[in-house]
Amino acid sequence: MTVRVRLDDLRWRNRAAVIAAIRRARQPSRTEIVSATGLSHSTISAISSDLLAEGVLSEPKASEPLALKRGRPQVALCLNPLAATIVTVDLSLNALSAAVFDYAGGVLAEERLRLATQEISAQALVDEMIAMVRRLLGERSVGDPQPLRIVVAVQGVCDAAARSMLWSPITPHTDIGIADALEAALSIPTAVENDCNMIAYALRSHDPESYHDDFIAILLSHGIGMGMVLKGEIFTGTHSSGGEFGHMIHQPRGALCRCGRHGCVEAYAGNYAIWRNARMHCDGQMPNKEITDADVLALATIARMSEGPEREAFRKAGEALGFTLGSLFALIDPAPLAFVGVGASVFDLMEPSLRTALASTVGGQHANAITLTTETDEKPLIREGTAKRALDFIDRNVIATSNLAANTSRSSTSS
Amino acid sequence: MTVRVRLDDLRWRNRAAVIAAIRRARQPSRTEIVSATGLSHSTISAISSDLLAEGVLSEPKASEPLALKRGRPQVALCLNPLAATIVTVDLSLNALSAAVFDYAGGVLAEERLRLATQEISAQALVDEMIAMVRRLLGERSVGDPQPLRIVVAVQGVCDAAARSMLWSPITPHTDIGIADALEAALSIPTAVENDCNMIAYALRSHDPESYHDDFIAILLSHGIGMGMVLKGEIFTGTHSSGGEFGHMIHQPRGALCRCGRHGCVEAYAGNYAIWRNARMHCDGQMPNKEITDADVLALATIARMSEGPEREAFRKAGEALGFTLGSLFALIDPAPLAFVGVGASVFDLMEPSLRTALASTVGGQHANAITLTTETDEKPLIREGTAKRALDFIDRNVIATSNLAANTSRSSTSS
DNA sequence: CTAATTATTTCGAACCTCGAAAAAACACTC
DNA sequence: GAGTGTTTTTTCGAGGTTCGAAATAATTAG
Repeated sequence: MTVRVRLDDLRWRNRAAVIAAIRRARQPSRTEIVSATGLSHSTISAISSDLLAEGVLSEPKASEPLALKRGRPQVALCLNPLAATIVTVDLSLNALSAAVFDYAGGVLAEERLRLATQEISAQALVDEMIAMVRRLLGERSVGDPQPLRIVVAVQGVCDAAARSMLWSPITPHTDIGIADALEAALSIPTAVENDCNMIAYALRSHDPESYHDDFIAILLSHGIGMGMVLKGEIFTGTHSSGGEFGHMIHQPRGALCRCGRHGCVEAYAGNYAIWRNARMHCDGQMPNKEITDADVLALATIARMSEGPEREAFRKAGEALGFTLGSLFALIDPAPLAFVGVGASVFDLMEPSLRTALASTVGGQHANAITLTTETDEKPLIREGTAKRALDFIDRNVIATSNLAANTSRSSTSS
Repeated sequence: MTVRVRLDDLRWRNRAAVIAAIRRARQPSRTEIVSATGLSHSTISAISSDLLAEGVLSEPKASEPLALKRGRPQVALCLNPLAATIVTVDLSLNALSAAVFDYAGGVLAEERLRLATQEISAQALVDEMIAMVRRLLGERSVGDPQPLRIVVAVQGVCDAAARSMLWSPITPHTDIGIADALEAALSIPTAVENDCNMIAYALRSHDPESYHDDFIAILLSHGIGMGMVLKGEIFTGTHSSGGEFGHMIHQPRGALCRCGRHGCVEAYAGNYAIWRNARMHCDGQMPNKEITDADVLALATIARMSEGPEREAFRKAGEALGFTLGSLFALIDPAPLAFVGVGASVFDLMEPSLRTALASTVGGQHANAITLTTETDEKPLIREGTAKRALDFIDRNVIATSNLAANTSRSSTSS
């Protein structure tokens, strides 16, 4: 339904548009903002002087490699790093990390920790996060701006409201109310997001040329995750963070998956599945040891040398991915793909069978035209995407909406 | 990106909100519109008096079964049927129909025709549509309002811009520029849409209780189509009308599909696939006769009587649907389902295996909670959904935006 | 030093929505 | 039947927003 618009909404939307334009262009002049937003000079002038007065923007002093043109030089604006801070947390299998970012997106502090996520209680998991954030914030000096938001990226499924981790392979516990716990302990608004969605977020701001309105990031690791951007928006399910590509069915009643069900793609293309196909004789049970990235790389080395069960295992993984991508593309049409994680570094072994399988589906009928890139290290992407997510949120919901009443009054003495 | 808002946008958005509220509530008073839209009394008063003056709205005369309350009685507003007309066209296998609707959604004229869509040329197909619309419009008297839009619902895949039918099982020809052809011949803005998306549109306006923001309509007929509403919006692909559920892969390298590929759901659950499984011994080739709805109903009668290949064929169809829905739900989370078409009348034969298969997937883990309804006749749904689509479009893009300058000027003599 | 050029701000006009108050249209009561 | 109470709808002025045009500011070119 078309939704009504109040006069107040108008200003904050345009403030948000200005902030978004500056965040994208980094150091635009007012004139550049005019053409980026489509607003008039007068409006940009009014809004930017408001934002400067509020301390949201600042004028970078140095840097004048501007082309020496005639006329009044453009004066650049930038986000004031001191306007706010945000905190990112990344929770994955046996690893916890967190970082503090300033408003301009610079890293102020960070910490990493190994953690036996499989063994400890849900409470301990949450406590570790809280403690890490406390340590990071404690380091900072007193005058520093208060963090306006925490975003926790987790390897798992979250609810649609971004408050709980509903299910994750990294812990036996379910429905952990991470956001509530962190908010209670730290008094900072918190959201919980799926890590692959954050990867997609990062890819877009990293490389807007390749990844704009429609693309897919697939994390090939122990399990298989997906972050998808459709029509410019992160795709989420109706009740959860959604996009559980790894548990689409490749083969009905097929191989045993980590989730306890049968035939999921992950049961063919996850780390453990590749190892299982290369080393075990049946795919009806799980390997009795944890398969690491190193194990997969070792298999890949062997597979690259000669034909054998290792090469066949990667071939099967590629095939499973190809058929399942075919199903996905039947729904959403083909889109650029980025493969991220350890699977990206062994992607050469999977690509031929993936492309063959994909090309045999309706969804893959233009498979050759699909851009396909790889990115081996997911951690920095998750961190950057999470920070971008938090910053975009406060841009819209905190910064753009605050101080709306603090405008300069004009005296109109009409004759 | 946050998009800028001009002052002009504000008015037309609120006009659109008012029109949408009236279209939903049918005969609301101004006060009811106030609470439906959240706008103030003053604004509703201003907008509705504009719309009345423009002839978009009118006051229904009769009907005063209003509860006799104290106070000034509410005066109802309604859409003026004479404000505009729209045309719907429905193109499906061997059948073409069209109808003219008034602005309030009433049917003014309609026509149906049997047509050998498989045999005739693309040009002939388009010409038949144009001729039918011409006949329908010719019948109407001279003073009647000019049609503002044609929406063509086709059984096939369209491009994202809703101008061409890219591919369809009803004709061997591809990429037929239906919208361009109709616009050239009739001078009426035209859009081409997938028929299942129109079914979804109709379900929502028919039964908003069951179908609101997230639901799926699946057409079980010769082929299998899907219309999906996610977060209140019809879901479309990135380049096409998308949602080709029927060509998701159920079984890699499986049964031959009408599309020439192997293992699509449709190759297990389409009319021809059910017949093939019941009557032929291999699923690697197509039946050499056209399988009609009547054939399927006949098979169902046999299947209901005793165990045998017929019952097994329906069981297989249900299973294919169940596993594939599991994959779909892994992506988008479970949502209410409506099965439409002939398959809905034989759904009892598929439901048990469908539910079993679905329950064995991650996506179907809450399968029992899923609402599941059937609707045997798709034709009226397509027609109504198409009309609603056309009306919603002109509400927003024609009616709400026109006459924005024609406001009453107020004289302000400030002392 | 002046003119040309480009960027930014200022100012008034035109609109839009809102809240409060007024006007309108009815039912109820005496 | 007139007055009163109640609810709906319109009117009116205030406040806020964007826009275009004009004014102002800050440079380079000559």
